[in-house]
Amino acid sequence: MAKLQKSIDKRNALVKATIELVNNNGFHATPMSKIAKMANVSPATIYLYFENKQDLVNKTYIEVKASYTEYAFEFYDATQPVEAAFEYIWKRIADFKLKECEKAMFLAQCDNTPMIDEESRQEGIKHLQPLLDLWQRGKEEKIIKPLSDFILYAYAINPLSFLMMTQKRGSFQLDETHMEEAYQSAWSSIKVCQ
Amino acid sequence: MAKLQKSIDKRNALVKATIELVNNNGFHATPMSKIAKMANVSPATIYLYFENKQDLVNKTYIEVKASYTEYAFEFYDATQPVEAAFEYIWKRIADFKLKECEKAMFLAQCDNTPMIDEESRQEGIKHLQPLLDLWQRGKEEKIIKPLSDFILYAYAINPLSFLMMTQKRGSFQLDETHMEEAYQSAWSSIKVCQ
DNA sequence: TAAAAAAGAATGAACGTTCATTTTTGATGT
DNA sequence: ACATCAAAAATGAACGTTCATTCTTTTTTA
Repeated sequence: MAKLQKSIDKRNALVKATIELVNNNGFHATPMSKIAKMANVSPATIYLYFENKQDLVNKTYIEVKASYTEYAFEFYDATQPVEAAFEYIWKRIADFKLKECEKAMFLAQCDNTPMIDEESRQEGIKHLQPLLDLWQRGKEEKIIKPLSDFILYAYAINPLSFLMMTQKRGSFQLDETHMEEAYQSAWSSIKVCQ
Repeated sequence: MAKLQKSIDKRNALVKATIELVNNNGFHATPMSKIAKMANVSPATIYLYFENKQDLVNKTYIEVKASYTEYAFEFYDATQPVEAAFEYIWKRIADFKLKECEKAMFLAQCDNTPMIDEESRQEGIKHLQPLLDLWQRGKEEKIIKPLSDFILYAYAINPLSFLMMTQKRGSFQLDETHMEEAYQSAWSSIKVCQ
């Protein structure tokens, strides 16, 4: 038990260090030796937990993506009316991007970079289904525009990544007011205009 | 004259090779030797045109960003009504992202990565002023929501980057119909609802 | 006490950059 | 028109470093 516990801690420390270092320096400028140092581990130890550097970053990506969608859909009630359900998910995602800024930044970098293997990328997309189901229902009820899921995602969700990035760069503060404005813009862009 | 011409050609070839290789492999996995090979040049020659690898990628970023905004505002008539003016700029940007896909992908990667020096990043933002002016006018005329420029950009422009990325990954085709739908979503998200 | 986990040092390859040399260029004099 | 030549441009090989990964030894575990 003690053994297993210790192992999980080390693994987590490695994943955490990877996120932080890749965020600050990019994949190309984070040597395994630095990841090891930040996780208080010998470089050789990394290879007890991961096959190689690519495997480490792939697995980190998948785990972070999973924690993102888990957070988004925790306590989600799919029986609510469409608008309320969308607002709930949207605000959970926004919350995640604010509170787990490191993780969100890491995902943004992975999603705009050839850093991650295509297979791991596919793996990461899987867990978004509840949102797609909601959109489907919204379209059937003529509440949401009959658009491709990609377009809906591009306008309703993805702008949050840009805003988070901008905030991280310091030129912009994503406070409560801005958050509500952003939500209204998101909803405006996908709802059927009455 | 012939000398200068030749030099510009080589420089352009280097920039082009950088864009293509960084798009496909990322900054970390594109050695100078490969850039040289693709540009039909010796590795040492790169250092006649650029200080080092970082300088090469910084300058490439600035040039590509400039060509992006030049394209966006070419033939732009700032005296048009707000909605028409916005539609013009939006469609020029969309056009650029489709026709100059390589350049647009390169920008997306740079903008979500610590690949580029902060100074060069700042340099790249400068040329967006006509769009910000238009938004200012739109707000004064109560046609555009009174939101921060960052939020307006996040909803009106940035989704195009996501859609282009998605298209590049092959899961989605950004054709004429989708383009018009995307434009309507963009405009919906920032216009004042009547 | 034997097996698993971890460590630090070693290895070999790859890379950014520089160096010494060659090639090209274009102005000059004939 | 052409030959000359110094400066500029370009090159391939070499250098020194860094890095991912492995090897051997030590420590921990149960």
